[in-house]
Amino acid sequence: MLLATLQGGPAHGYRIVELLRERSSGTFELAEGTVYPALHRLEREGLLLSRWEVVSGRRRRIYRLSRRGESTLARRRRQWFELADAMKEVLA
Amino acid sequence: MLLATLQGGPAHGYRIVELLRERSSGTFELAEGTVYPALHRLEREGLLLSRWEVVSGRRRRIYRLSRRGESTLARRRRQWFELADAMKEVLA
DNA sequence: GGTTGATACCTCGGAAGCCGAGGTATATGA
DNA sequence: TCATATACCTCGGCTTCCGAGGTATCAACC
Repeated sequence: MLLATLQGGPAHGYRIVELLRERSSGTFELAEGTVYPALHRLEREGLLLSRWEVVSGRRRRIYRLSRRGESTLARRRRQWFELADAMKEVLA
Repeated sequence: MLLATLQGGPAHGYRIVELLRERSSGTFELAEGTVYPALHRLEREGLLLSRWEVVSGRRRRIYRLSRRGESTLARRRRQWFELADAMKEVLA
């Protein structure tokens, strides 16, 4: 979900949480204690790149997808829909 | 998924794993170390009921949905589809 | 008689993820 | 001055997954 949110363009952690809440119509309310460690993990794995920015006195870490992140997102998106289809069969 | 599998009628653990694999066309391959503790958990929570059976020398624990299990399944099924819809938006 | 494979159950412990709680700091508006 | 929003972070408890290991039965084969 974090990777997908960044496909629309770079964003910082706090903003990613907002975008995710908006785009899911309030369904996904990720806690900060979930998101920040997850972003660090994704960067360590080479799927995200980050740079620091200061906007009106406040520092932000801006994340964007790396090339590997993009292809990983594409793969995981396919995996998700496969899982969702299987789930639909199981729940039917 | 375990609750959903049992909606078609009672079954024992080993059989549940098979049914899940069949109904998901091979997508869900749950390990025994996952399933047996999960079934115990669901029974402890009052969502499943079990009885022992012996078929040609082999003992089986047959599980079935309790009334609470049925209503919980209905609720979680709705929650799942809500999540899947939100996910679709996020991935779009 | 012994071996293999399928059936059928179980527990244990490492690894990973979620998130509430707590902490730091800045800008804005009442 | 105080609250609220913005913006980052870590820590530790809790839960779940599952590989590994264990037990036991039955059928088929050599």
